[in-house]
Amino acid sequence: MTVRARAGRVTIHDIAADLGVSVSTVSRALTPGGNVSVETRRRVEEAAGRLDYRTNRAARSLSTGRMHSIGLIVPDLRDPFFAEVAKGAQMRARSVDHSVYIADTDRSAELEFEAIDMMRRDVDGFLVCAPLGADEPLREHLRGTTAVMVHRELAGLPSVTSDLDSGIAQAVQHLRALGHRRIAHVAGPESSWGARRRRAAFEREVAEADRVLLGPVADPFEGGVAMADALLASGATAVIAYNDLVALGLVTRLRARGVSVPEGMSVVGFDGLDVATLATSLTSVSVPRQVAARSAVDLLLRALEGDAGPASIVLPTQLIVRDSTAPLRL
Amino acid sequence: MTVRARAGRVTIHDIAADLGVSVSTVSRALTPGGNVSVETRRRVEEAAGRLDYRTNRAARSLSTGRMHSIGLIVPDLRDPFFAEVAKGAQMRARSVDHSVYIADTDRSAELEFEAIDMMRRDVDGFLVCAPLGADEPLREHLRGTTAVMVHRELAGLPSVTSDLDSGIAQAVQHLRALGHRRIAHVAGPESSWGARRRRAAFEREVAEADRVLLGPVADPFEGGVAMADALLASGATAVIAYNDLVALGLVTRLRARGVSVPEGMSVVGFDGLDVATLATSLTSVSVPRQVAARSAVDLLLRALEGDAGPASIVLPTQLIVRDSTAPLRL
DNA sequence: AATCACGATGGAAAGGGTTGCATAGATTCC
DNA sequence: GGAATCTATGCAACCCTTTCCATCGTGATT
Repeated sequence: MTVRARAGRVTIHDIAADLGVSVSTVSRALTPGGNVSVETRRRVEEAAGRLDYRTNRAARSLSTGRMHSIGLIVPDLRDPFFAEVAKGAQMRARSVDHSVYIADTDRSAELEFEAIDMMRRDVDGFLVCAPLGADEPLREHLRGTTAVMVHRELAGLPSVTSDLDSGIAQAVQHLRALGHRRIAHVAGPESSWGARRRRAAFEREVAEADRVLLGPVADPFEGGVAMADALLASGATAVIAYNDLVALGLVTRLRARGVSVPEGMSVVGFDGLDVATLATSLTSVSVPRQVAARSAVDLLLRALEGDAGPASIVLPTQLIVRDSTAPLRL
Repeated sequence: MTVRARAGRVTIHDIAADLGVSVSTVSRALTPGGNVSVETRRRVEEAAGRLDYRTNRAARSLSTGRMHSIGLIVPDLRDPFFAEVAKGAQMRARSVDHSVYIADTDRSAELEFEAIDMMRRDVDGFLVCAPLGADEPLREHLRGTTAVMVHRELAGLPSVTSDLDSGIAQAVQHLRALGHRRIAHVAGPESSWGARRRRAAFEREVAEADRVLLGPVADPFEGGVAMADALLASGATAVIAYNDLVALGLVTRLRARGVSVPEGMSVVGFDGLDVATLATSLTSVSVPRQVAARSAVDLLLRALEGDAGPASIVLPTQLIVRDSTAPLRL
């Protein structure tokens, strides 16, 4: 190294010198499982505080092979859903002395794989938020890493998801209780795990005679706008949208067509985003995002401890009734 | 180290052994400025590719003191404005082989300082997106680090901001051109640098006799909702909101009051968020977010090269006229 | 032909922790 | 009381890369 002003950097050697003990003793005193007397530990901790010591993560990583950081793969941070995942993951990780490398893949599978290959050696494991794309290539790129899937299941890997089936069921029940019989679903992209799951749940809940299937839509808001006319023509009196943005698109176009919501059409969103409460007070199935992210961090850390094979967590979803659904008018 | 399965890890030693040269030669061949023959470099690069070598960042950091990573401080990732900053920063950083540690401070100055203290030794420098809070304590905590302020100026530090003054001026001119005379501004929090700046620009652009100052509002959307009645009572026929969310709040309440937008009131937002085009097609002053973040990364990297003292970049803002503004009706 | 300069390379130390092994001192047990 | 056990500590190797310094060969210069 040499040249650089390494000034100010307090190391365990400084602490050792200050206390007249060896560096190994200091190191042990500073690591949770270390074998040192309570008295020594106390003195070391005191000195560390006094000298404002911070462990050098590069040195520790080099020595232990553990990076103390995790990679988070998200398709698009602009999407508030993923932004919240990032927020939750990052806060939890920070609280257990890990940091989060975020890779925004701009919804490209290509960039996704690239990011994984890029980071695989610099992180201990991955949190993978990749709703789109085929299973096999993803699994292939994750081979050899420790990874937890978030909001998607991938056979063989641990995952944290939410109970989409129950969410759909709750929405259907809610609409039925309001007297609706003919119910539509605007499906999301066929390539999305969550979209497929929601559609399947919908088909299970609503008998063929009563259901209307629309979509799939690619761009959520625009797709919702585009589907509104078909929805009106279908004879359905209520609709469950793939997500909140689709719902917002539907509402916008419906109102432009002179159909009021909820009087003329009941609309249920999915995700429970804040944005869905802004212009329209949207009834929506709330999906835990920060909680899911936190759980995923915990799961990953446990997997890194060698604690587990594939384990999975399914978090509850909850229908939040607001003002975009109303009793059927005859 | 020992125990751990360091398997698979290809090091420069492996390349050296493979080629029958020394590790120093390999290292030099792999660093841009290294003094090696073209032929050697070619062979090393070939071997590196063949063996799938990736440099061990921990070891490199330990040796050079450079972390190849930067810390990004944001108040809240759920806010789409900051999410886009994060996205932009992260993508640019990745393209120049740096990674980004994001710290979401949940709008707390306390957590902000804590994050800075926490990360200061693990990153080469900071990108600080901290619109709120006093100058002095922030400057104090950033002392000894290399930092670039983003969307805020802080004397003595380089910054990347956008031309808020021009943005306000464009909005005012637009409204004047539409015939509006009495113009209101709903100000944002007094503790926000950008809010103060916008308000000052507004006061410069609109003479005291013509202007109506409302606010400040704390919570944007709710604040907008709450200010709508005062706006109506003020006699203003047009309003420039502190940001898009405030504008959305205004529009929502105005419409609930039976005042149509833009016929009964012209509303201009600020920031140009996508969300502002969803329910309402909001006229807004667009602020570059990803570009600002990218520039900030570049600026920081240059500062780390020792290239500069405080330099600052001011990016242009641009009024986007949509459907929430209309000619004054007499 | 001897000297110089220079480009390319190798050797080795350094960077800051962690940890296996050895050791010294204290404690326990028969 | 001596041997065995245990605890707390120190020593030193190791993680992987960078970089200073030394070396060696080659071509240029005088």
